Amino acid sequence: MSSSSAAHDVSFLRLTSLPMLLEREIESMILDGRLSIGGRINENQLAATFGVSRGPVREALRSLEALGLVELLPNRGVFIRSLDIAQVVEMYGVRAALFGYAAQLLASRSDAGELARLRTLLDEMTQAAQAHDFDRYYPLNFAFHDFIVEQAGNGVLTAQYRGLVKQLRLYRAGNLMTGNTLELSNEEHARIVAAIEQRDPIAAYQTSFDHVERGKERLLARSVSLARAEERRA
Amino acid sequence: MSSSSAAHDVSFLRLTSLPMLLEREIESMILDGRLSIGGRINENQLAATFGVSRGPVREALRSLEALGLVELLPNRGVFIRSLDIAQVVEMYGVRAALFGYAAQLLASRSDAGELARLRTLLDEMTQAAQAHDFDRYYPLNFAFHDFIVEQAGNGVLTAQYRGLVKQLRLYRAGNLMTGNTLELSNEEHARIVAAIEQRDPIAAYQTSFDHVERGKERLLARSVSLARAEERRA
DNA sequence: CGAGTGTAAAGTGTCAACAATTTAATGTCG
DNA sequence: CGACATTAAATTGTTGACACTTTACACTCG
Repeated sequence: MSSSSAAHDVSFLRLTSLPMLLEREIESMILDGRLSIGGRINENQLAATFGVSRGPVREALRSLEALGLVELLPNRGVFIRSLDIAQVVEMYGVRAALFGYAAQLLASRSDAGELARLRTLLDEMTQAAQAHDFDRYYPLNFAFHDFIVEQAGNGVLTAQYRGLVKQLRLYRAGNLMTGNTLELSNEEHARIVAAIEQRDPIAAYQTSFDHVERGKERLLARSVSLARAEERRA
Repeated sequence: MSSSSAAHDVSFLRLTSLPMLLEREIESMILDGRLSIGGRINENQLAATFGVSRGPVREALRSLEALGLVELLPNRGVFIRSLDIAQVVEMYGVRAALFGYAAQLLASRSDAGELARLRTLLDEMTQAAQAHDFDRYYPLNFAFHDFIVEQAGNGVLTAQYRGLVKQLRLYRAGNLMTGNTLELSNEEHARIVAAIEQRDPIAAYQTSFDHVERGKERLLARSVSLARAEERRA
């Protein structure tokens, strides 16, 4: 035990509760697609599934509303939030600002270990990109961004960023990268890492901000072509 | 009227609910100081005050937790969140990034009317600052920042920024500006307005980011001297 | 007198029932 | 046959009661 000063450590009091548990579970049901986007949630049914009453379920849903994952319409019910492209674009903008800030912070505080880890992630992504192995690239890409945010050392920033990324998962359609997009995207990663290694906060901000903004552009382009296809079909 | 396609407009269905109402009311009780920071909220008592049962109150409190205004400890109760200086510093950092982004956006999209409004606000602040009239300066200062964020035209950004500002009100101690701080702060405002007028997004970002960061520094300095005074007294 | 133990009160957690509203279904009339 | 009113079913909104946990208090013993 870590001794004296923490005289009455009560951290093992119950740390979770039924509504918190339900919140997590319903969240993963949404993000996994077990509850379909835009669809309605039936409180009775959901409560029955978990073998609890509606009270705790309703509390969990209130939390999820504030997190931006569901929408509550009075007397109408709870709906899994669905994002239109305009909202997604706005989110990408804010995400760009937050991610840029993270890189900026990291550029002025990263130690050798963190830099090495960044390099490793980048190298692995380069390999995956050259092999056009999207399934390998995707989790590395996620880890890369999350690592930068996490190591920036600002808990509020981390929470906001992750909340935004979580909400963005409500937009199915665009998360795919096609063909040489992998390599393009990874070149941007290289520029970010270089800026952080050189301890250049301004360059780190700029390259990181631009990286997310370009992601937004790629998404938009894809969205437009999808909409065109939609029209043609009609 | 925009006619046909909006055939069954149901927007006049009930737009609010008891929990939402309670959420707003409890929120203002917190921000007004009618519920003291760090203190505990008694569900029974609160429900009795509003003449409702505990269910809706609990739902409202769940929302407020997600908004970062209260903390829920299982089996212990709900506490008005109290921020330590470290958290406030982190929040200021994120706020700087968001505000900087807002100014950056506004610099590339503002019209003549918005620029005129900014000028007006700046002039009024300058007058108030010269007169050392803090009571007049404060709301103008708030309006200035909020105007820039609002007119940036990104709803997600606006929501995030306002949420952060709301949370920062939980930190009582530092919101005061003393003496010539008013004039210093307003010179920074002038630089922001200039950058936006010149449609220079990069300068707008930089001046705005720095402005909030300087606010953070001023707050920190004040906090340190307060802590010193505290020590001396002990 | 102080530390520790046991008990009562207060408060939170959960539930099931009831009220109010919305939605779906049915039937009626032009 | 289609639009409209009416009724029934399903679903959300709210409540009061009860179970469980924590906290406060009195008591005992060293």
